[in-house]
Amino acid sequence: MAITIVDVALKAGVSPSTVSRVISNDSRISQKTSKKVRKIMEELGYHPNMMAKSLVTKTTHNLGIILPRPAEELFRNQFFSEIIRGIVTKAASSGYDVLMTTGINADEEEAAVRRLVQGRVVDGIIMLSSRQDEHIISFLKDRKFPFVLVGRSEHHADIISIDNDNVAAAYDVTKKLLEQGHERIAFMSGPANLTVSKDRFSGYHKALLEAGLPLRNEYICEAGFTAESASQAAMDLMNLNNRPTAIITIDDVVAFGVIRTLWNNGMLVPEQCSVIGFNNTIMSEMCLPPIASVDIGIYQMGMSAAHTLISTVKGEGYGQARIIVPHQLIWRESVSVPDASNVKTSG
Amino acid sequence: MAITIVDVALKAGVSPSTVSRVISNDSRISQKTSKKVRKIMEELGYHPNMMAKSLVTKTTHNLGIILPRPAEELFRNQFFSEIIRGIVTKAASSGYDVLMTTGINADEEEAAVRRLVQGRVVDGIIMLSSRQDEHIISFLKDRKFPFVLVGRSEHHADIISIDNDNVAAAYDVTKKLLEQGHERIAFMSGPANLTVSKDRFSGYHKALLEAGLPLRNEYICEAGFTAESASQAAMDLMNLNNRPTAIITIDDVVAFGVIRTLWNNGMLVPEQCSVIGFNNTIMSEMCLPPIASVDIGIYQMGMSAAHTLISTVKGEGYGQARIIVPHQLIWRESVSVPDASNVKTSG
DNA sequence: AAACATTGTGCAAAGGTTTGCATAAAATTG
DNA sequence: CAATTTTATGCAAACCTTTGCACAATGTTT
Repeated sequence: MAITIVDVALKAGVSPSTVSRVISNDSRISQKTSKKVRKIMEELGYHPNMMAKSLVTKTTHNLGIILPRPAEELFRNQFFSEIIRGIVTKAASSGYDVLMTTGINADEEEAAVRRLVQGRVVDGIIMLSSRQDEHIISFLKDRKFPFVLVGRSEHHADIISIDNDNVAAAYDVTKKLLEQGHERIAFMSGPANLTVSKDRFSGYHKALLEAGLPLRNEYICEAGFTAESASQAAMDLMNLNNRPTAIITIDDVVAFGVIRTLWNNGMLVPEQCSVIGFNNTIMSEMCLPPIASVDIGIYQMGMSAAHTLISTVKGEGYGQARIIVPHQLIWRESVSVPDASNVKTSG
Repeated sequence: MAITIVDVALKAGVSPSTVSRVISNDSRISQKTSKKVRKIMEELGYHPNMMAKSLVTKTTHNLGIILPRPAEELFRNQFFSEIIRGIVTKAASSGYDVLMTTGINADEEEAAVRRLVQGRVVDGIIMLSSRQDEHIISFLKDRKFPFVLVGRSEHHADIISIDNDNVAAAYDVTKKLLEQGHERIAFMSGPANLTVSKDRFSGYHKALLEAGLPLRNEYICEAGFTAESASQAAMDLMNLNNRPTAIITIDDVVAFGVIRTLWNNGMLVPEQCSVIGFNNTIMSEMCLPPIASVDIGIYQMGMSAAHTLISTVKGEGYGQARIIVPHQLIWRESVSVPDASNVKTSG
């Protein structure tokens, strides 16, 4: 049988209430009593039962994370570990633990959320899912349960979200390429239904418009978040009559896939074609050639998500906010000025 | 005010006990009552308060993970996300959530463990730390608190651990290289104090012994878990009079670091030197050339850890076990038969 | 028809805290 | 020194479940 607060109270010759107040540093407790009680707690190795405490305070000091389904590609992506690292670091330093859950399918996922929310297992939730979880968002909103979304919701504006500005990021990349003299720039998107794909496309499109260049359908293609998925799309691009001199991809992994595919087909990056990634993961530095990428501060997003959620849980402001973490172009050797000799190549 | 079990009971015209029994599928409850109660629960949107439940059952259905400190390299390594993926997947499918905690330093880490264990926040713990946590292990053992260690403890034999056989893995790699004709094989270890470093060195040593080859100190060197840390060591090796024809590294990232360093200095892999990594992460496939690696089934280890811990928590056997997940050599282009022309090169 | 076994429910205690309110003791005031 | 304020502590209810035991209502056996 574990030591309880009454064991401590008994031995210290005070009431349980007093012990409780000592623990919570209640100002009404005298120095003397406090010291005495603390000593006994130490002696007995007492530690409060969090379940009992939670039951009465209706607070758990746990933050919930709804993970993308384990089978999803995202999970394997470095995005995942970076954001978790940010969340856990911030949470730990604020006295919170992080509880992760996931579901095999949408139904299970929703059941998990209900369990956490209605079972009062966590004080707040961070939604990490990359898919459309509008249903769950509605659920949380209806109950006014504290949560933040990492990413952006298309249907819900009045929530707290942490995101980078994908439109601006893609715009910046495209513009910089244009400035370097590239005119035939391809865009290799992620799955079309993802917000991130749509947003980045917007930015890309906008930059082209401003430069007075047409949007050419054959330069727009789609890949997953794996290197394999990039292969076919990359070859299709390079087989065009007017093949692009630069390809913007949705992720470093995809950028890598493109580079490898070109290499396997006797083409060099950046000589034959420049390639740009996203997320500035370890891989981008490691590739040969190193991949130019957009650092969207994933770790920062994690910190920010935890920080904002904790504030919300504590009732300190927010309630609605769209927090944007800044991005940064990291130019590396996978990009160069377009090669004049390559301009007229036909496939 | 949330819906409680007594709200349901009142509306259904039964006692709270009955509702509780309906929820737990107690066989004594009649079909009729059960159906009636379930209907009311649905109507009211009732969900049990897990804190209250935990308080009486002394069970939380949470598994705790003690993460390596956020600042540590390991956290960034793909090892991390893979093992988490394994753990969370298995846990979720068995009705458990996963609670992660970490500490900035050893003291905080221990405090976190105490909070989870003595505060009854989790039913069991998975130790993921790569460092010497013998202190914490003792703590858990003393209290007979269910836990499994991912990795191996040097001081504690009578615990449950999930590990791969690093000695055998390194032995197999070395032997295979020997069979291919390599005789000058270097071993680039991780930090010397880690068990994984020691074990792999043993395997390497053993294979050399069996082949009747001497252990040459200049072929043994140390790196961290980053590409940078490999640079100097790699150059030192290649500057030896009798430079190695193959280098076994502690991780794919390190292998990559070696490859890049050689490349930057005008040497090709595998032509000038074969390089082998460990962990078979995405990166190993992605590098140019693709890196031969040892797949130690990290995802499997995660699944296995969760599975074993859950069994233990439920009191189903175990108590002590050393579970070994099998490894597999993945041979890729970073390795080749040693080049005869390179054998006599001097630095 | 009486005695007994079976089945389905309810009562109340227990689990370990926190906290509003009451009260005792000490300090301050007139 | 009595009256009042301040300070420090204790009492007991509340948080929401689960579960051992008692009991009522059926069904079964002689």
